[in-house]
Amino acid sequence: MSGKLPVRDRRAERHAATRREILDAAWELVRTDGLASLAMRNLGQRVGMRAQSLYAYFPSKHAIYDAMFADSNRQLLDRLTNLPPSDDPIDRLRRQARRFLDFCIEDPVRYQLLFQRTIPGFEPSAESYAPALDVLDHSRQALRDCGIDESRALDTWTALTAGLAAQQNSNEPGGDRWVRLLDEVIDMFLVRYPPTESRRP
Amino acid sequence: MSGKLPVRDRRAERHAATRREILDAAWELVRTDGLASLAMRNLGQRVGMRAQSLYAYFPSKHAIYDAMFADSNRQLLDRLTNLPPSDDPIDRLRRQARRFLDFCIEDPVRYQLLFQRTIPGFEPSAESYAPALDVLDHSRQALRDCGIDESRALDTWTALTAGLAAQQNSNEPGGDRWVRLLDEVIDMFLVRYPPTESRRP
DNA sequence: GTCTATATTTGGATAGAC
DNA sequence: GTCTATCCAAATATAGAC
Repeated sequence: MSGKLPVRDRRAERHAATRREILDAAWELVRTDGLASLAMRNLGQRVGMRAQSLYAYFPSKHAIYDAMFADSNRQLLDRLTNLPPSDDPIDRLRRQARRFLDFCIEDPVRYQLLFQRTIPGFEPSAESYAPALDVLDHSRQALRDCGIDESRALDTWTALTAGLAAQQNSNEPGGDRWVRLLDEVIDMFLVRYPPTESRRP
Repeated sequence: MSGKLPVRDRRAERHAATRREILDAAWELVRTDGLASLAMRNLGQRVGMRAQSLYAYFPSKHAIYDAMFADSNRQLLDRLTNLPPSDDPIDRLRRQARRFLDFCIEDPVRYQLLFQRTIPGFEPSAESYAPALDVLDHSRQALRDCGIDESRALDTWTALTAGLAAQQNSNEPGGDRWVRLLDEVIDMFLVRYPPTESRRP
């Protein structure tokens, strides 16, 4: 029988910490070189290892992309979950959209990884993708809280926010020419899909 | 003095034809392998040449991307220019948007090349990019013909169409879940930016 | 867990013969 | 204009010593 006394597994902790360190370094690299240019060599160099040693932490480069994808999704979900509470569902809807948009434009590379499937062989694993569905549910719920239930409304809603993010990132990264249209666009949306009084507080 | 008699330069024609052939093959390749996976070797194979021989037609791989980029822009511009005439400017606006959207979704790889700057070292040359500005002018003019002049209106307009295209391509390529929202979205837009009677026929 | 060594593949590009 | 022959560089990944 193997002794199971130690509560903390220092070994595992160390391993996890190094994994984290590698991922952070990967983020730095892709932000300067571009998402597709991530190379094991450079990554190893950045954390003070040989490229080969990285395989003790990730079985492949795609696994690194996958972990980064999961990172991003978790961050976004956190951002949407920790909204300051508000009694006004429309206010919540607006804030949520604002947060989403800020998230999209504050790191174009992360945006590319999450929303533009552009890396040759990479597809996120089911586990890494799961939070994305929660994110969508957040929007669905926020709309529902405003009494907006149509499925067309949800699709339109995502298209509006996605469109502002896409235009901002591809035409004026770092700027706010499209971002600042958000409130106006939401007004437009709310005229077409008028909220009802069916709030649920 | 060099004789200049022959009106047609058969040599140049042949060269241009082969260039065209190479570009067509490149399109086929990227549609199956992905935009970033275009390789000179495969491309040569596809047209029955060694990779090295391609350099007689294009000075680099980026030059091929650039020509493909120019291709796409010209196609789009053609599509928008050859709209059936209509006396109703709003009708024209709608048709134009429809064409644009169809163009975006009928070939996701072309969409990626044109609108998502995603290939590591590639930036289109000024010449290849020029038609893109004409495309934007088309939208500007179509809106103006409806009496819609605000610059915010133009930015919102491009965000709406871009958003529908982005969602359609990334969430349901080949489908029409977002595309079919177009008319409704345009209605929404026209409520916020009401056309005036200042048509110019 | 990290290293050296190496396998393997791939890919862009040039030189020079024909 | 196309080929052969190469070069060079970069990249992913594995094996096995320490």
